[in-house]
Amino acid sequence: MMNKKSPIDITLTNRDEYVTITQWVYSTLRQAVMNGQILPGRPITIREIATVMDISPMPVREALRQLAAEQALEIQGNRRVMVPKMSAMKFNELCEARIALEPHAADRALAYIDSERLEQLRAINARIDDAQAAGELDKISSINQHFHRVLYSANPHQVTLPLIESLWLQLGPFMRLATSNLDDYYLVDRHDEAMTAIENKDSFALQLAIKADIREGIAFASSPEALHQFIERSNALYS
Amino acid sequence: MMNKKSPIDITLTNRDEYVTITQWVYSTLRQAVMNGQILPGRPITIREIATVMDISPMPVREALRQLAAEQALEIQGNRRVMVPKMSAMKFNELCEARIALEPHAADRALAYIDSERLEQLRAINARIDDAQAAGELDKISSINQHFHRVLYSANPHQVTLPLIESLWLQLGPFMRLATSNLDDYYLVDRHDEAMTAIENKDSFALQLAIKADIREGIAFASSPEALHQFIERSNALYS
DNA sequence: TCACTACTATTGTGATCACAAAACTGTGAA
DNA sequence: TTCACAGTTTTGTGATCACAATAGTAGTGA
Repeated sequence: MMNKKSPIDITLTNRDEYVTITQWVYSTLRQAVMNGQILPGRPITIREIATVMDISPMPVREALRQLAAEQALEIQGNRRVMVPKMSAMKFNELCEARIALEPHAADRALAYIDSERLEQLRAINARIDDAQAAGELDKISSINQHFHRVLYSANPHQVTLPLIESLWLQLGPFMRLATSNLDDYYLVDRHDEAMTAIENKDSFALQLAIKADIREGIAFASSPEALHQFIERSNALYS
Repeated sequence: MMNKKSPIDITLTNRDEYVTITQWVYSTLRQAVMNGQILPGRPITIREIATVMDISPMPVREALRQLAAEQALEIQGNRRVMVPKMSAMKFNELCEARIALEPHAADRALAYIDSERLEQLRAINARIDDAQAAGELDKISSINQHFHRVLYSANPHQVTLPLIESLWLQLGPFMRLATSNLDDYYLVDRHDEAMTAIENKDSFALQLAIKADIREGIAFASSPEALHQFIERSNALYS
């Protein structure tokens, strides 16, 4: 368990040329949040990020504000920024929102899926099977997420994907922390069902598959007791 | 019709004490976007806003980035910021997303509605009737929006409201521009049905009422030809 | 008239500085 | 130990400046 003085631990990637520093900070922090590298409740200061990344505070300010607008970070009354803590009810709301939005997004994307994207989805599906065979639990969820993203983004008139990404950003850190030391956790793969539904252009079956995939992905927190235990553990990491 | 040189026309409200300038800029610009005061396609420059509001460019930068993160503004490759233009397909996607999300939000809020909030909703409902009787078309939609907001925000564990607000921000400017010179446009009031559904704690009836309210609120664009005409008119305002 | 090219002005990005508010630290008293 | 309080440090906010990239403009050629 980390205490209050442990320095921030974000993986610094090389900044691509022709990418503004603000965008670089944004993607770096976003990834750190999704991976649960920044513990919920830990204060995130502008100057600390700026020092770690060896830049001026300016781009950090803009990146933090953008992440806060996407609900990935929370600005408190103190004007302190942190990863929001999870509660049982909020977790429930987030999951139900996913179930309300994602089947709809899949439905709206279905008509736009061409053979090329179908092939892309098949490849991602294969990578999930590989990761599952190799037991790389941490990779599965990110590839799984990629599958959903590629599916929804088939629709060129995107309005739902940003909303869904916001939900992922709020669920991601908790899921990562909750399942980090969970040995027997593995994702039941509903993507084969989704693939056949896509091939048959069967909207109803696709929505069912997506819904099942979401529900089973959060099955580790199926009982209220288990959920509370995970939340306790997650929130106790930073105290 | 305004041309490219017409100055920006945003209503400046007095800044409340204990509110940061950034927040002031944010709410001012947000309101200007919702009211259609900033035409889609018109470039919004940081320095222009800063000059108009008599502040430094710094708070403007942060407010613009926040609004862009909420899809209210669009940052192009040129790094130019503008209100995004509407297309027929995008309008369709936005409406369908509303229909997917808002009944769900109403459902999740229903259990939390106490007598106090019920009274509050009744009062808002009465104001809508008043505005309709007085023929104040522009006020109706904003009060209508307030009705929905108060309803959904009964749920204390909010995750859907920010998403819905984002959809409103994208639809708002177009709706305002499209219906601005539309005499025979008036909102069919489905709020009485919603109120009785709430009183009876009838989730299904409430969701139906919300869905009907949304669909009828966009009925002015029911036919593809009418929708195209409104889009043409809206996008032609700034050329 | 039209296309291409310098030249100028404007704009976004990022760094640095100033300042007030908040958080932190250590000391002293109950 | 626990609480309160003054002094110090840290932090967010906002302004100003520097610079490269973009947009806009006038000029030159066909």
